[in-house]
Amino acid sequence: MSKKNASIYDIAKEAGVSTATVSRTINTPDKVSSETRRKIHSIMERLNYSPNALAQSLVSRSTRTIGVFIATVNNPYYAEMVHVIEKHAFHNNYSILLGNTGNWIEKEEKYVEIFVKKQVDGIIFVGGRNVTDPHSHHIMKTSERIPVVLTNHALVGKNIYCVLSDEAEGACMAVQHLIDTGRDRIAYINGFNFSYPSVVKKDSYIKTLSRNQISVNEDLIVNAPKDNMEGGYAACEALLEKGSEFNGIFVANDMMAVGVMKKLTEAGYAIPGDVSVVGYDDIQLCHYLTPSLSSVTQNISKLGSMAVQLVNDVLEGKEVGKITYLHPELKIRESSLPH
Amino acid sequence: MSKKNASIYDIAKEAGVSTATVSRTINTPDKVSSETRRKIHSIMERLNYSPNALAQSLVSRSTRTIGVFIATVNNPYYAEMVHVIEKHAFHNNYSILLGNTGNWIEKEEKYVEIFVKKQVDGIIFVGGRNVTDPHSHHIMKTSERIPVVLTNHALVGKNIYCVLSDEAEGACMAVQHLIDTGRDRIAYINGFNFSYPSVVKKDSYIKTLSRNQISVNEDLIVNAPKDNMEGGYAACEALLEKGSEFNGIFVANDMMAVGVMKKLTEAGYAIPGDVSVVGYDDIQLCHYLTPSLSSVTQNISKLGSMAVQLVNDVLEGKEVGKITYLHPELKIRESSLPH
DNA sequence: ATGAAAGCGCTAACAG
DNA sequence: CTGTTAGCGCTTTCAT
Repeated sequence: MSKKNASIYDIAKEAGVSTATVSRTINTPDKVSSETRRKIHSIMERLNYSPNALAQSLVSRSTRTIGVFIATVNNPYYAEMVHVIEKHAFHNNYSILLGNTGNWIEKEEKYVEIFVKKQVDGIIFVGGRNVTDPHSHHIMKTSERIPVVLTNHALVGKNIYCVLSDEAEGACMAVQHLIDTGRDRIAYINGFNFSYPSVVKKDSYIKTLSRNQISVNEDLIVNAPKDNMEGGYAACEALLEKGSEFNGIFVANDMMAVGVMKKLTEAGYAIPGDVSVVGYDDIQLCHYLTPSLSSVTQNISKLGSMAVQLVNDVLEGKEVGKITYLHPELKIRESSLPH
Repeated sequence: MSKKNASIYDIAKEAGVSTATVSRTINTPDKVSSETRRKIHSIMERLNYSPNALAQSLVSRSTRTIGVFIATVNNPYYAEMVHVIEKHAFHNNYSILLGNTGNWIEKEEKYVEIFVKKQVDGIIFVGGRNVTDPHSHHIMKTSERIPVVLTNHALVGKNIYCVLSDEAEGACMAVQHLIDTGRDRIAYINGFNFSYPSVVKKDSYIKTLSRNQISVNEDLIVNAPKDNMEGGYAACEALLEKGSEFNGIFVANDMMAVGVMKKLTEAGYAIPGDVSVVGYDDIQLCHYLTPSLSSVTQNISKLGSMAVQLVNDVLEGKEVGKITYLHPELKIRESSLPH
């Protein structure tokens, strides 16, 4: 469009030195006499010089950028993850290429290919994945080239690292809490039926009921059509239609829980008077809802920082654990107060 | 770490052709005999070849990546913008480098520099900016090299393009609606005092009151300390402490409105019985709150797609308008029903 | 249809 | 401290 940007060559010519010297004043300033250094700097300034990272990366074999994939930024939980990851990435001098997959595997595959072509130094997949696609071929293939980190999903592979919140433990805490506060007919509203965290939570929900000698009623388990407020609303509607009595609900994530509470309120149920509700993720909103929503928190901050740290450490050749579990915590609020 | 990735040179050697031919089968397949093409393809497959986009970009002078800056992904409004932008970018074969600035100008400046070094094809700044920094030196400087698009902020410059929702109109609609439904003491909870959208809304709020012969009470205008739920809560608290009576509140964004409603509820006010509330942005959550929150919607989808379209069009040399205004719309829900 | 060679912007031996 | 040179992986004339 306009005139070409100044290159290292232009600077060199203008300064009457070689390109090597210019390169040195950028990368190893002390190997250049302060005089020429000053001169070169002033010329750079004047020519509005900016090093071309493409060329640098081409030789250094490192782009200092990490590819990050999430299902959808619209979910505050994911948004917070992106936020934390971005923060730590920046702090460690990485940029992030963001890919929103919408849980659409074909898009993800294409995206991974693009990011690999663009030579990202590593890739982070945020959030649980579909368990029916256990081998995730494109992930395995990618991990042959660069480190891959998964968040809240367990996958084993040569260059694959996982950091996850123990959702079995979290679900157990939630359900046990409902039981301990006098609820004996507890429904479970599941997220996407085949996602790893959903499977784990459902399993834990069932086990916890059993451990407390409460029989599992299949009518009280419903899969939400979508992983958001709308889905929670619809799921709760379905639950009500089935007609089985319940006095507690454990919801696989907070956004769905918002929909659930909306539906319950519309249907005339008092929370927690008639039914007690516990969500999952502990997004900020929980605190501001009326009634405020009890939830299980996953230490997103740690999760995100570890994810970045992992790719960084691997790139630096450090030894790191393949899989790390973090302990969740239950936050009790108004929605699950004993009646 | 592991063995070097296959390059075009390896493929060429293996196939007994020149690198030029390999390059051609990638970019202009029809200029290569179908026989060699097939052979080369199979070798690529076998060697798990992936073109190095750095090298490609170095010669093509285009990276097909756009830098996107936002204040914080945590705000659902911004998250949705990112979502839309990402979607359109992907569709147009761009990737996005995401920078979360937290309204921290020094970070933004550093980030812009990094993205420019990384040769992004264009930059999109999402959301209103600080009006006290009117010339935004780094933006002007950047726009000398690549197209810059601003969303919800007006800035004039050679290679700068803006697309914004008419927030003056939106604020006017909100306030007029409150007046029309019988509210005559209307408070305004402002966002960050110096951000462009806040200034515009406040101005419009005042004008609309005047136009309706309602005097402006400075006690009813409060600047939130933060641009989120917490800030809205605190602002509402401050408002109540001032002691001036009010029966309607216009809040500069929905997240703050959530905090406002929480505080009002805690303080024993009925919504909309005692006080009517209208927010701004129309995030999805509005519908699911109890009571549901009236809000002004900005057609985020259009805003985001236009932003991407603008950088794309400019890069392709098309003529585009420097500034485009979109009309907002008022969504009336329970929180502002007439009493 | 294919190859040779120059060049994109920068770095890194090696030599002085 | 500085210059020369080769090379990172790919594209693109210009020949053939």
